[in-house]
Amino acid sequence: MKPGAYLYFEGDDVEWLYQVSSGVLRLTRLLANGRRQVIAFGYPGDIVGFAADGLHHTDCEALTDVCLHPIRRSHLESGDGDPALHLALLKAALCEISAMQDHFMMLGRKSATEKLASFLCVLSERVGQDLGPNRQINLPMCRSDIADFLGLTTETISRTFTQLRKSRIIEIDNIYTIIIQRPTALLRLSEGAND
Amino acid sequence: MKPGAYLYFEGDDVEWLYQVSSGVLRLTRLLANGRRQVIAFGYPGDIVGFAADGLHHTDCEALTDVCLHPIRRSHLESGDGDPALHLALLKAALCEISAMQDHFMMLGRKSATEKLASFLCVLSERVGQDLGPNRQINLPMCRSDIADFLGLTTETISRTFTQLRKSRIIEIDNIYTIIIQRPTALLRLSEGAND
DNA sequence: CGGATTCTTGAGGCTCCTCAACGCCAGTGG
DNA sequence: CCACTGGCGTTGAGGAGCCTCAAGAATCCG
Repeated sequence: MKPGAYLYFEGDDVEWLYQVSSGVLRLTRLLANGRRQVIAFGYPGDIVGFAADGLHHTDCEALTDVCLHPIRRSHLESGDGDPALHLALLKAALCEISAMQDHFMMLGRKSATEKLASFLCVLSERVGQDLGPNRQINLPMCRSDIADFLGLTTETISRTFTQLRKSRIIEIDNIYTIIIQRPTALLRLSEGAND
Repeated sequence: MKPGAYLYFEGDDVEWLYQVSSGVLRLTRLLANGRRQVIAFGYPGDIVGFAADGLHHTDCEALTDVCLHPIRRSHLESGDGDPALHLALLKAALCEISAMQDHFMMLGRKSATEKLASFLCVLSERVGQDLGPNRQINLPMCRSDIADFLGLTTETISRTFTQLRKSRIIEIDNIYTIIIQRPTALLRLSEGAND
């Protein structure tokens, strides 16, 4: 898939699940008045397309070139064909629930700085690369995607990035490439330290 | 189970899942600095205790007298014993994911009034009772539980209840019993109408 | 009835949003 | 090659919404 291509839309029938092999997906949901929530980003290893009633409840768009491994929906619903795959899908669904519970905490009870710091910490953990003594993250999503993921505005995201940069916790190489200079400080911020 | 009793704590091993037969459970998660997020309320029919890694990630407390139907964890992980039960558990997990996605929208992108209106609409739908021309909801949880569910403070919940009462959309029979006088207005508020 | 707890209400402040202007960059066409 | 354009990111000023702190009212319970 190419950047900007949609894998499915809200309301589509679920025929397949997809495991991301490479690239990044974005799952979004829209409210009537145009407000948007980014539900999740799909990174390599993630499985997207879970739905209880046979209909997708999010839109799914590729943010980068994406390679996918399609999985027939029936493998989720019964282990007849491939018990190991069935179990793996189940585990993935349960992991999804855990991850979403973390996200609740983030959306409901964290400040803008804590949210962005948490976001960067999670990304650093999952897809960060070592860069000398520091750690580098590539952000395939734009500022408004981050904003809609964290329940903030693009302006607040931008201001918070600037603030982290000015306190020498991160460096912004270009808008899509963040270098974490003080990982411990970032982690402390994400947990609610305000100094 | 009696009100105030805990079914399990965060960090406990998952040995059983539980389907709620009657009563209401509250699932909460704590942040280091004492902030709390109510992840979900468990109403009759709901299944609680899903966890990917064999450990509970929330505390679970009874808000009322609760009757539970325990389900061995192995039934979730394999359909060997009872395929129908296995499938039902899977469906429940997928429903959980859908419900959590709705909740994201709520936490991230709705105002206090919209949050409370949405909350009341969902409860009215699920467990409301007809009362003459109106509809009545019983709230087994206290104001701070609602606040921590919606990502607000108890004061804001209280003020928003008062505001809904003054605009004759709801009536507060006692603090645990809400009568919805204008369900359509409530629904419109929950969707972002501001008049 | 007294004490504790929860809920409500008010005043003031802070965080984040809104609105607006500007800079940067890539793409386009003259 | 450069002016023009549109999209995205940044920055600033001002304001709205919700939080914090505090006190009083209602409710619960022994």
